[in-house]
Amino acid sequence: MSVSLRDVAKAAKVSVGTVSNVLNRPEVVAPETLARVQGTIKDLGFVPNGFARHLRSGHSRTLGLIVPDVANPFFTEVARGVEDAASKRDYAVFLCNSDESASKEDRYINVLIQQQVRGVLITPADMKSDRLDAMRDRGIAVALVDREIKGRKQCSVSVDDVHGGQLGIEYLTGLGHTDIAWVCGPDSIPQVADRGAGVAKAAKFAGAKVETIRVSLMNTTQGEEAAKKILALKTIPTAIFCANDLVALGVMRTLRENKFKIPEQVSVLGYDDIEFAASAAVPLSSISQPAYQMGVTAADLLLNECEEADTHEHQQIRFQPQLVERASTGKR
Amino acid sequence: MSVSLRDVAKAAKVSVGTVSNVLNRPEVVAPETLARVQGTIKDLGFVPNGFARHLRSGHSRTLGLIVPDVANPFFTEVARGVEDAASKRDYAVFLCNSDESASKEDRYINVLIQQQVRGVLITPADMKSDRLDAMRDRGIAVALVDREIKGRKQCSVSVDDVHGGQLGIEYLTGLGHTDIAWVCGPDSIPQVADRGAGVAKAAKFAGAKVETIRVSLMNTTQGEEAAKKILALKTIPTAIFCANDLVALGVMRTLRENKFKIPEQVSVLGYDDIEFAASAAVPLSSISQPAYQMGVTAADLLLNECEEADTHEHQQIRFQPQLVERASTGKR
DNA sequence: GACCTCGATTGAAACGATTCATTTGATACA
DNA sequence: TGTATCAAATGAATCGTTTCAATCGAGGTC
Repeated sequence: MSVSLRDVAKAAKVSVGTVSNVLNRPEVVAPETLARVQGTIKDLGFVPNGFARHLRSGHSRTLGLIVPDVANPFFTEVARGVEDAASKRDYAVFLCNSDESASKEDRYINVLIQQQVRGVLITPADMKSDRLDAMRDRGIAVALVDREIKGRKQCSVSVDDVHGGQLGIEYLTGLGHTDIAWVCGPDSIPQVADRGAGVAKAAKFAGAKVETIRVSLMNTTQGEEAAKKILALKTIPTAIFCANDLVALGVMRTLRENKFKIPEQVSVLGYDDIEFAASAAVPLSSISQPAYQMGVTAADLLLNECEEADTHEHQQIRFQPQLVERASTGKR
Repeated sequence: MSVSLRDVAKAAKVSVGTVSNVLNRPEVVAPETLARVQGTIKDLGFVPNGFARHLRSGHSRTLGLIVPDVANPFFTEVARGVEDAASKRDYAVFLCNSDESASKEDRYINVLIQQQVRGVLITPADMKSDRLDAMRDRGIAVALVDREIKGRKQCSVSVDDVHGGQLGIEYLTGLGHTDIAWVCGPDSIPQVADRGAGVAKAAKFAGAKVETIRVSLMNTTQGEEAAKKILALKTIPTAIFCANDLVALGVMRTLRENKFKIPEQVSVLGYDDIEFAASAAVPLSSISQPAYQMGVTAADLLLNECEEADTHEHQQIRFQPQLVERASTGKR
């Protein structure tokens, strides 16, 4: 059915070894042979079978990228960075969506092992690292994105989430808010936990009261749910800090439906600074993270590990979040 | 390094054939042998090598999904649908981003062929179908998403883009607008061309004047560029119809920066009805497409073709777009 | 006791590439 | 003419599975 390397060899009247060389080490084959074989390859529409190819050599030119939510623009931005960096080195990227579920993550890790990807970039759903060890044991390079795990067993690119949480609260208390809602997902998500820790720390320092509202998933729909919970509170806080922008957009939508004025009555602060934050009904103030840059950096670290394994040293790169002030926040 | 099936066979004191049967046809092996082998598999942490596995059998349990822009929420929504449907049947999905470039698309098609995916879902960057034929020739099932190509050589799930374009113009002319800008990407993108055809048709019928503003990419940044071009026009149209929501959001942003009142001075209509359209500064009226449903349907069609190839018949499923009226459009 | 049957197991061939030790053939040099 | 050198090409072995024809052995039947 499919054209094989043997067919090409026969058609071009050379050996299989030569065809293989044309593909992988063109410099060792004579110019005219090279041209002739390349010609037949094109004529026959031959595409090497990746399975067979990497069965022998042991690894492919593909990377896996496992993110918790492809629908979140923050992660698609990271993905673009990863892809651009990988493309440059002629690697292809397998994008997988774990939906923040450890079991889906497991499934994808298994698929990626089976597909013999060269390396995996992952934003792990939890702090358990045995799954990562399993991959490393099989010679698959692993690097963490938007996450850091103690122990320096791998490269990682992260943002100081504790600091981001602090930054948000310091900004809000600086505006005079002392009654603040912190809307976040489950603490099993490390980013959430860290940002929460920063929030708690800064709030304690500033003497502000923080009410934690927890939602199951960090998307706009759940943001709307969170807003309803807030509206049911005895005293409605004067500022709402959301663990990501999607949640914040949902919160704002419900607030506006209930005729709340933003920021006059309630300030809303997001996290991630996704592109849509700027064009929201009330342009959303947010804590910005260099998503694209993180993707590029992570891919570069990973590929360095893949291709120069002997000289490679693991690095933990940590970016600092930044406050972006827009219209959704104001003085108390 | 990695545990192989042979190692398992040795450890469990059975033949490689038996271990393979344990994995693939457990019903033919005796219960106690089964248990013993499964035990050693677990003990040794054996994960079958997908390359070798599918080298013989000829196909894997993976699908490819090639979209023109992962950063566009419309496509991530489609992707979610595809993934959910695929997961249910225990397939994994390789998401690839062609960036609307035919050459990047080519590269990914090649990678997917190499990885021997079972099937590919694609929103092709242009109308050339030879690349698709190349995949089919290799026994890879192909289905089209958000696109239909005459000839019924494959399944497709699409939306009636011509009708969508008409719908938009009919709505705007119905509101009294006779001077309209149509902001779109290059006509090489089939969706754009079709929507444009619908626009032209309906405009002719209604006797409205349509000015076409073309941008290179359909994202928010290019939307801002488009708005600048519109502002430079001798007479500024009273309504702007954008070929997708990202562009529309960009247009609105620039318009608002220039103190234009939407919809009082200019009506803006988008296309896709992405989630963020509803929470925009001025909630965006748009032409809605059932993105998630399209993803699910496309994946189901493709998997049906993969698994019941003999009884499979190609289907062209076409959804109808719907107008969603929000605040960004109003009477002339 | 010879002959069948049938479920369980075996082991070698096949899949399609890469790798590498070996062979070929042309050129240079003494 | 004989030999050393070297680039180019060869083809068998190999990777880790699946597949399938062949084998084994326990029961049942006559």
